[in-house]
Amino acid sequence: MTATRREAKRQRILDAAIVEIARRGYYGTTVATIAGRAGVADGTIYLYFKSKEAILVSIFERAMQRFIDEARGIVEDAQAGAEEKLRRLIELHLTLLGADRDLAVIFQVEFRHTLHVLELLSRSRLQEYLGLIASIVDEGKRDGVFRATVDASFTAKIVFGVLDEMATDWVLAKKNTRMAARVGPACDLLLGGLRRP
Amino acid sequence: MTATRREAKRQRILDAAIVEIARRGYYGTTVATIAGRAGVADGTIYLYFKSKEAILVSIFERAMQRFIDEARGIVEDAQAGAEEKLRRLIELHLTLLGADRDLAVIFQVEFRHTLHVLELLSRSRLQEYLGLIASIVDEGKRDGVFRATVDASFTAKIVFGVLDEMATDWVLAKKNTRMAARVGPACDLLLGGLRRP
Amino acid sequence: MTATRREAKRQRILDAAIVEIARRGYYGTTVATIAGRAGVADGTIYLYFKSKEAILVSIFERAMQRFIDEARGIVEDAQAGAEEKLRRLIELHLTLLGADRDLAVIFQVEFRHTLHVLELLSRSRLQEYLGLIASIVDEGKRDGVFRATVDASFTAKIVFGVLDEMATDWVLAKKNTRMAARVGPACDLLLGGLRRP
Amino acid sequence: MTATRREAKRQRILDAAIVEIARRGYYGTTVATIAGRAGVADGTIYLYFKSKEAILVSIFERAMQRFIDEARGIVEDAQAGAEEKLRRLIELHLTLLGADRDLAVIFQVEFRHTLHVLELLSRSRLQEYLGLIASIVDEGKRDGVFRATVDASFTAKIVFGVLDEMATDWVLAKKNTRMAARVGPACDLLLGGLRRP
DNA sequence: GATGAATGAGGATTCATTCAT
DNA sequence: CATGAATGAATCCTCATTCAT
Repeated sequence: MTATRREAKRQRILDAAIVEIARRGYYGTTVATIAGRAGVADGTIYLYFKSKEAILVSIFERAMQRFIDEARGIVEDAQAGAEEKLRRLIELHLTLLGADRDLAVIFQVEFRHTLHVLELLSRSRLQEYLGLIASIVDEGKRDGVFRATVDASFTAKIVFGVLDEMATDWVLAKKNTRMAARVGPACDLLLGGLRRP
Repeated sequence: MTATRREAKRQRILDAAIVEIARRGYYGTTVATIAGRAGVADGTIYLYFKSKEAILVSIFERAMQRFIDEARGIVEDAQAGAEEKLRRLIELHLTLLGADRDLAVIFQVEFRHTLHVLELLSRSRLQEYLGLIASIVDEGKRDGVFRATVDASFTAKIVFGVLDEMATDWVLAKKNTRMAARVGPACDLLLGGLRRP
Repeated sequence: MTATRREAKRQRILDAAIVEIARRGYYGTTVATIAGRAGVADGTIYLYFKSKEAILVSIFERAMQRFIDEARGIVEDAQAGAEEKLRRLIELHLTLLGADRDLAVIFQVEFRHTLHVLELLSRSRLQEYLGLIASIVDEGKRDGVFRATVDASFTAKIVFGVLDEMATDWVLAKKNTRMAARVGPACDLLLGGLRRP
Repeated sequence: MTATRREAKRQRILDAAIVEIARRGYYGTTVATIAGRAGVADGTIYLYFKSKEAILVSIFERAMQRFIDEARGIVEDAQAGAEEKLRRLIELHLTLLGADRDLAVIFQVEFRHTLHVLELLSRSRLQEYLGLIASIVDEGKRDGVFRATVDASFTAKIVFGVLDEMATDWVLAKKNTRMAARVGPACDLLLGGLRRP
């Protein structure tokens, strides 16, 4: 079996897992259910993942990689200023999550399951993401766009907190709103608090 | 058994559950463990709660009631202005959570477990809490303290999001920081975004 | 539940396990099968034994205790001489095993399963049993009944080996012979090799 | 593929199986592990053996053939007397087993696993081996070297039992003793019991 | 012949819940 | 009211075996 085909099947399992876990919760989802949706036998799952938990981790890793790659592109854009970058990052965050509700559910709900998961897995990659946000804030301070008194690292968490809550709110909302609609207000509030008076 | 004694035992079970669930997670905690810590027999739990899940709900209800009662006191204070009220509410939120780490863990981590719990239980009482925050924002708009363009309901979610993320961050931090120390920066940022220029 | 009733149920589970394991082998026997024969639910097994392996250990312990208690009675009999004691011990060994074919099967076949089991469990109690045999040989040497050149510990193993092989042979024989019939020949051979010329 | 090369691969699989099964037990050894050590694919195993159990049987057959061939050589030696032959057979038995600890472990421990294996497979070839021992005893009786009262078939089992127990004891001993050292004492005891007074 | 990916049946164990005492 | 022994459904994972390549 070629590496490509193998990878394709791995992705199929991950995709199936996202759907199932989003709908039934991590503990409510059985490995058999994931296998069923992926169209493979139960045992096959274990040829691609060490354990049920490893699937959850892989979902996180794969998605987080996408976030970080895109965010890095924004941060490193020499053309844009700090405010523009932050605005684009907010848009990125909400757009990526808004594009896949199942994935968003897992991010906003299932990854919060256990301190264990949050500490060991989420937070490591998360730090990287937060670091990228912080670097934008730092750039803004340097360029005199943002207030010099704000703490970059702390602010990054605030920004993330707002985005996170908005995403959670969207995920839990029954109404089928578009997450993108929240980009503008979110930017206004956050930039309002950061901008130099 | 008097209603008082009965209620006391109920509270003892809830207290035991908070400790256990905070430390081992909801799914990692067995009913037997809770019973053990509460000093009652396994079966006794079911004389006070319909199911294991009902315990989680009750923990939420009890704590939420305290939040709402206190928040209402702040909102209804005729003396204070909107900015002062918001500042005090932020302080309340972070102080109450910071006073009981186990409870904070459950709020920030365990309640996120399932969409089911979040939808059916958390959000109902949560709406009430968010409504109180929104009423402060409305008051601020009316009094010309806050920008007229902000949406009260949306802003309430933003405020909550920031507080929520700060609490989660505190819960997950290894360092034994005091949550109260975060009140000031949080107020600055949020009020900075709301205040009329 | 009284300690007596609890102990009775424990014994019932052990008895059921002996029958099942003797007939289907340790690995061929499921915990559910044992529970079924014992007339309890699957989960009940685990209120009495830590694991499936613990059942096997308990079977061994219970039986071995009986062997050792009886053997000790023989060894400590002040009336009998060494030859008489050895003869009685041989009879004891073959009679006890011959009385319960299922138990004999487990002793002769199932306990040999794994080095692990043999090393950790069997051999500790077994040493005690072998020690009792050796003490008879020692007594015989002291009294001038047995040859002074034999090594007591080594001889004990030889005696045990012969008894063990006879038991295995009986267990595996299709014909329904009586094990007791083998006592005489076994004694003749073993005592013949030990007796002072 | 020539018959020779095919046979060589078959032997390689058997050798790998002996090592693995001796170290991890029959049930603790997976077919994949055996294949890995033999340097073949999992599926290849099934081109050479019908099943996992068939491998165990083949190990037994191959080793037993060696025992029987050598034993036959001893029995048919016209030069030696019965006592000498028995002495040499004891030496053969202990030496062959002592030369390959892994094989010895399998013989003394793993073959005892199941009545099934013992009954259907072991005992058939074993009868042949026991028959050779018995023929030596018979010869001894005929020549007046051994007591006329001993039963040849029964005695063969006794002899085998002693050798078997010695081998098991050696296998389970932690100390790295040489099995050959046990030949002398074993002969003394067994011949002592057989010899005509 | 050889491969090794895929299969799927099977089983030990846990634990929320019940109910006889 | 309280107990805690008993229940039995539910699930993750293993691994002997097969078969398309």
